[in-house]
Amino acid sequence: MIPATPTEDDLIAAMEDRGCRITQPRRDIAATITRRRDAFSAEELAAELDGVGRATVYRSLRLLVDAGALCKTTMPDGSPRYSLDNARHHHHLVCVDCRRIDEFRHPSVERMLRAMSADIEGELVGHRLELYRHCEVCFAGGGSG
Amino acid sequence: MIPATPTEDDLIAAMEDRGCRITQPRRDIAATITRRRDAFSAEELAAELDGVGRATVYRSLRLLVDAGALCKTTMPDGSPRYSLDNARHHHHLVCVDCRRIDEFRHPSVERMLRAMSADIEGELVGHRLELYRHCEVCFAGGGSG
DNA sequence: CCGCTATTGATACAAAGTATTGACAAGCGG
DNA sequence: CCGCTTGTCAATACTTTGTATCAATAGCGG
Repeated sequence: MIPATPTEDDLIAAMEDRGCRITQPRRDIAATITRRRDAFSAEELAAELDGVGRATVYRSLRLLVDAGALCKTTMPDGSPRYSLDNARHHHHLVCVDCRRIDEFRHPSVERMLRAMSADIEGELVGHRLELYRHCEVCFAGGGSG
Repeated sequence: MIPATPTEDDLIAAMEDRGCRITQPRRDIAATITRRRDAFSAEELAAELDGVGRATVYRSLRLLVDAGALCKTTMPDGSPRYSLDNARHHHHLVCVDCRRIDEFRHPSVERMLRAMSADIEGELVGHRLELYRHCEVCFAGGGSG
């Protein structure tokens, strides 16, 4: 079962599964998110959704992140961006030039976490891992560096 | 050469090395940071430094982070905290209960990054890794507090 | 269709930081 | 020593990314 990029219906289903009502603003948000393929900021999304309140956009984003349908990724400067969550468990590969966000899964990451888990005191409860790169497009296109 | 916890003079030297003037506010900031042993937020520091402007605190923090004397770590909720930078290259172990921040170095992390580097397209330019845990104290104590 | 209540938009507030501005003070040239 | 230039200062306004409050509305279950 390969989890493809979520559709509008997937996002709506994710919200329904959390026991939420499916309102028009939420439909609009789901549609707008799935229509665009790249990562976006909350304010960008809010700006595209005329008639939907800022607070509603933020509330829905949190809902979708909690439901596992969206990922919230941190850029090198600390600002957040949202992107569709394709895979079960993964980390993010962020292009510092075009800001494209790709997901990746690599056994070495889980191996590393297992090794750490054995070595640290207390109990490991979570982690944050982001890799920053010049993506293949920007790198080929003359990434100055 | 084991880099011990930086002293007030180390912080001042770090700023001097960046070609900055050593002013009284900067001395105060360096002294206050080194006096406390735990991680802190910018606002906490500003509150402790009566007579030093908020903007000056933020400017100095950025200066010290850029100089490599301070680390800026992200808590699970996304809020930042600053702590003294003891080691050359390391990652952070953040207690989600008491918010203590420890540094760690583990070969499995570098190994993981090398493995990733070989497998991803483009050019890896940086990363962010934070591990969240209940530290040994909070874990033993039941986590209350 | 009705009613309960989750949800909404507006707005205020909060946290973290940046940009601007007028004042001051330190270094330099004479 | 004087005055100029420039870095730095405190204060403050603004920006970004959200959260809290609240009266009004609109989904959903019966």
